[in-house]
Amino acid sequence: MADESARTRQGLRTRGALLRAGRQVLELRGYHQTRIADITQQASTSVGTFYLHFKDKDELFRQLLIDVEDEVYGELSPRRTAAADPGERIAETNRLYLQAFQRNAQFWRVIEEASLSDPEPRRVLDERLRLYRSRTERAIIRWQAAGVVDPDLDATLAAAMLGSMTERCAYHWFVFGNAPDLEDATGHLTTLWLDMLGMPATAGGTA
Amino acid sequence: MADESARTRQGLRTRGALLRAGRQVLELRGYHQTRIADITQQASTSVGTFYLHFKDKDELFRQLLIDVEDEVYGELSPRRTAAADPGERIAETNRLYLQAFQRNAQFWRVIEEASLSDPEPRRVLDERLRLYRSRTERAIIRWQAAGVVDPDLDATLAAAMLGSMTERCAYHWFVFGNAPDLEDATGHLTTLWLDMLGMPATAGGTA
Amino acid sequence: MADESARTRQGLRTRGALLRAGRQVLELRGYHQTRIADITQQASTSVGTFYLHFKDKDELFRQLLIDVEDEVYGELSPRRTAAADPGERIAETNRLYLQAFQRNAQFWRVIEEASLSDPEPRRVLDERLRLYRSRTERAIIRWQAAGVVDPDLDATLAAAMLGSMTERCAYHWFVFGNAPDLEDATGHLTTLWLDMLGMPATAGGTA
Amino acid sequence: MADESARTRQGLRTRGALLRAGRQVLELRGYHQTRIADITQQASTSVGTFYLHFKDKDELFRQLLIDVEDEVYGELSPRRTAAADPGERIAETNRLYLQAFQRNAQFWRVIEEASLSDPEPRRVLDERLRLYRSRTERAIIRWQAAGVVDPDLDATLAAAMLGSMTERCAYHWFVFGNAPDLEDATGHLTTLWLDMLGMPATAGGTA
DNA sequence: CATGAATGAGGTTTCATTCAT
DNA sequence: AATGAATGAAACCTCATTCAT
Repeated sequence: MADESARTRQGLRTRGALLRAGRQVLELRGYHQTRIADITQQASTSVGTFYLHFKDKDELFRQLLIDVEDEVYGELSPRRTAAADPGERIAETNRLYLQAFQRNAQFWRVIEEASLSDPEPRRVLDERLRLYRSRTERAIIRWQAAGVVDPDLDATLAAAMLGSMTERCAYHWFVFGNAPDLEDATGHLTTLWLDMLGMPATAGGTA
Repeated sequence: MADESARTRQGLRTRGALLRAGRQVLELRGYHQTRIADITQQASTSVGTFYLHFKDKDELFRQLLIDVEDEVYGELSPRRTAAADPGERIAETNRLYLQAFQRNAQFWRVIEEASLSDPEPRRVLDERLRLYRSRTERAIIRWQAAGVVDPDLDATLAAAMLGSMTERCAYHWFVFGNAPDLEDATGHLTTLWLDMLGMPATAGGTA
Repeated sequence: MADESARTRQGLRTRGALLRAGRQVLELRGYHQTRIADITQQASTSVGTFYLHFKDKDELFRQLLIDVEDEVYGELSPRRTAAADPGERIAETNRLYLQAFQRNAQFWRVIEEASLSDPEPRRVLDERLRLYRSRTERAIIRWQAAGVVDPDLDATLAAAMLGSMTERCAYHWFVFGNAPDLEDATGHLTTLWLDMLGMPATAGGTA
Repeated sequence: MADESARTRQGLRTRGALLRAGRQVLELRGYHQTRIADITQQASTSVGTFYLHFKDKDELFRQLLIDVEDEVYGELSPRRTAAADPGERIAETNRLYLQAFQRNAQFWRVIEEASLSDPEPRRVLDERLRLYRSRTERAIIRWQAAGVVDPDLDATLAAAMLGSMTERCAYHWFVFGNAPDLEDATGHLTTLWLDMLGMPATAGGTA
């Protein structure tokens, strides 16, 4: 079943309800602790209905994965707007990243759990990591060309390190609580970026 | 039940076999996918025997947690040997950390998984993190006093960042493969530490 | 419900499609393995439509049963045409029987299956068997009166045996494969009939 | 599971109980109508226990198949005892066959049903048929050599026909009721065999 | 202490049937 | 008439835990 079901308006609505309910319950109970019945109960449908739309829990999860992926990528991409000043650029990027992360924090947790026994979510995480790092790397190179950053710095390595740091901080802050205010968090992170890149903290760096 | 069972020689041997088997299977299949029967089969005992020694899977897991904890702390502590030169100290510390991490990498993965639904392993991870960071912090302060590191650097923040970075790199390298050679890894990390701390790379920094 | 539904042109067409699809699927998957959805999918309609025309799978099956019954009876009945020579009569009858059987072989299989849990199809099979046997019996008696067959032969018994033999051979040949050419099959069977009835094989016995 | 389970006395007893219960229930309700729970209830065990001994219904069924196979083959085989007179031999063989068939009649029914969707039981039936026929064929050839049977008779064909006939009669008599007394049945069959083989009915032919 | 058969609650999945559109 | 989404009862199967040997 579940081939490419839901051809009706009503069908799509139910499918949507299941996805939303699925995300809620998964975030609440974790991947393995979530039962199909939990999801359908949350979505106010019957168990059978679930199988009308998804082959199993995994299929629903992967759909959620795709959706979140799209959202986060979409979020980070269109940022031509930003200021010319590197410090402001960095602060802006970090703020966007932290915002997107915060919005999906509980779900990252589920992804991490699922990726321990399934290579697919792992792939999604890696993909995202790589994209983010290469973007950082290109920015560093640009700044080196512009003379704002020490040309001797290994851009690839620095990007990897900054990425790890940012990611881990976000994970600790938002997944396991103890999150500072979003602006404070952005401020901390940005300071560190600037330090590592050997840039003086400009006025715009922190909010 | 099994609180402090296994007082005979044979009893202890069986208990040990179960712990060893438990770790192997947990690393192989993950926390939730591991069945009691998997463990006893690997240990070449019967299911019933398991319950003579542990109340349930969780109790065995916590025992493993304690063992690993002890090992890692023990590993990182006795470092009176180390050289006076900060660069060498940092390189040495990173090497020890990576070694300990590498030896337990697959099990960290299990701990991460379990900590998603159980606060206990979370606590262990946090404890370890805190210890490690405070040690780093104190070292930085020492170096600032010695004039080797810029006194304006926020030692607490820097320690947190260096810790996040180190931890995340180790996680990526050793849990999900793509690990470089241990010496290379140590070299990379150390370079970054030195950069961030504003210290010139000494001869001893990289192997 | 669907007692005598489908009075419109379109309704009848759909009903026909369902019957045809039902037979195909039943022959392919067997009685118990066939789901309503299989039938409607094959008929290119929706599940709901099925219930407009039939109360359940059983009702559709019985309708098919009646149709096949009619066809087979109709086939075997109008045989006034046949030759006077008993050998030729027997060969002709066997040929017609095998033809009718072959055309419906896969469906017999379904009937056999269904009759294991439902007395109705059983009745149909028995009815048909009885008809066929009594016809054979009357023929034998006629031939005994005509002096072509040994009068000491128990006509009832012989008819039963010839019937069993013929039926079982047809079943093996056509239901489970290994079918010889229709003419060969007719030849074999006829030879045996003639042997058992103590009649010399005439020229017309086999095609 | 179910690998080669039941290593204990008790385990074997339970397994036996399940097999016996399985046969009873299968004969009563047919293959597809039988639920695992029906079997365990009849065996007075819990559902879980079933899976300790068999992977699924099919595995239990196949084991029953093997057992019945062995019994029937074993039954028909050791028949050196028999009389020299062909008529008596035939009567004796038919009696043994009918007895074995009668004892397993209800289960044949199940086999027939299962073989409609599974090639394995089909194979068993075919195997048995082939064995039985080749034995008949060899006997006919022996009798032809001894001058008791017309040498012009096609032994292979005759064996097939006699087999079909015997099998179908047994099926009708014992599976669908209407069975005559065992001795009468043997008598009928034997008469027909003797007729077909052109042998005069000896005194010992019918009881 | 060790064993492994037995248990049954708890989860998954299927599918005949209904019903609003 | 036709549609196909929704329903939930009923079957399947697993596995932590107990217990007689």
